[in-house]
Amino acid sequence: MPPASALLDWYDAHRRSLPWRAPAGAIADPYHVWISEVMLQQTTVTAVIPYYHRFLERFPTVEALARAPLDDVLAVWSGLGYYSRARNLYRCAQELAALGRFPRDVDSLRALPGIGAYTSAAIAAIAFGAPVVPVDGNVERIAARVFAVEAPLPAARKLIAKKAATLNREKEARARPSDFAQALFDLGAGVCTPRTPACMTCPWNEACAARQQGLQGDLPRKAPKAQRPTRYGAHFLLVDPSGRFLLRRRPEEGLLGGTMEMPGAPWRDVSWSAEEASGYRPMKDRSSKLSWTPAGRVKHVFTHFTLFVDLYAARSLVALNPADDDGVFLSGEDISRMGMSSLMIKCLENAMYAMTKGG
DNA sequence: TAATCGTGGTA
DNA sequence: TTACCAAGATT
Repeated sequence: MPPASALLDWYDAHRRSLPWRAPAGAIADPYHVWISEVMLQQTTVTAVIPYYHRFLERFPTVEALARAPLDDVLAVWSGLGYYSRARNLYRCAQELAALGRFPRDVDSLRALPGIGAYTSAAIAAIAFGAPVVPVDGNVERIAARVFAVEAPLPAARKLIAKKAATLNREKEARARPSDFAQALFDLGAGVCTPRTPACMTCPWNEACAARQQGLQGDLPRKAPKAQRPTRYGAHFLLVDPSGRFLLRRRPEEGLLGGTMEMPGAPWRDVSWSAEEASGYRPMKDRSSKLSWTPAGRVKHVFTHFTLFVDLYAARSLVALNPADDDGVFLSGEDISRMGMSSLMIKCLENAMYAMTKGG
């Protein structure tokens, strides 16, 4: 078993200073821990930091978050991805506000929206000093190496988690649950890295079974991933005389849920011809005089598929009244107050550029 | 159990 | 350029 004291000594000397972390020896604010942990799900520290600052400035407390409109939350979240996190964060804020305080134990936290096995343990350990080991990707990797688990992920996940839970058996670890958890994060982020781990500077190198067997760079093993399919869409940028854009809201559930998009054709596995796509032009029976022109193609990579979007643009010389299913005309200022995905921002920018250049 | 769900950085 | 990766949750 690797010595907890060695890890904690290393942490005391090398801990990262991060916006959501309390100073050494202080207790972190559970609200700050919660927001940061949700933002950090499948997201790098570098990407999160500016979002975290803006979020805390706009929503300083649970109460402020709970009484804000959901659109405000999605607006601040725009570009961070996995938008169900923002919706669950909002739902969770309502429940917390009703409760009047933060639950302090893992099981109560685990029952809240958007808080799963990892996040409940992380909040309990970091904000409330519960003697638990939150198992994220870092801890999973560290445990797989320290105990030389050669079975591949994701099948070995439960086994690795079980072994990771034994890392804090010593009293030194259980005396400092918050520091112990964050020490594991920092070790995984800076020393026990996925590729070419820096074993020479690792406080656990002598106890590491993978290193003893020369396997440290090969663990954790991972099952091969299926290749990413390609899908195709077509979207339409319509600009009115005052420079506003026609946008509609995507369904609350599913991909990019609740964010705004340009109207268009559904995404499918074969490309849309211009003729086919024209059937999905907005304002079809409300304005026959619109002149649609091709406005480029955008490539966007999601986790589970690659998307190519054909763009078309038109500028109306007269004010238009869109039908409900066409969407609404919004100014840039309006858009900044609502959620918009990186994909749609990219599409909007490209179509605008193509239209400006073309006419 | 296996899919679904974003994005930007890096080797 | 492709492939992989990041403090996972939900269904």
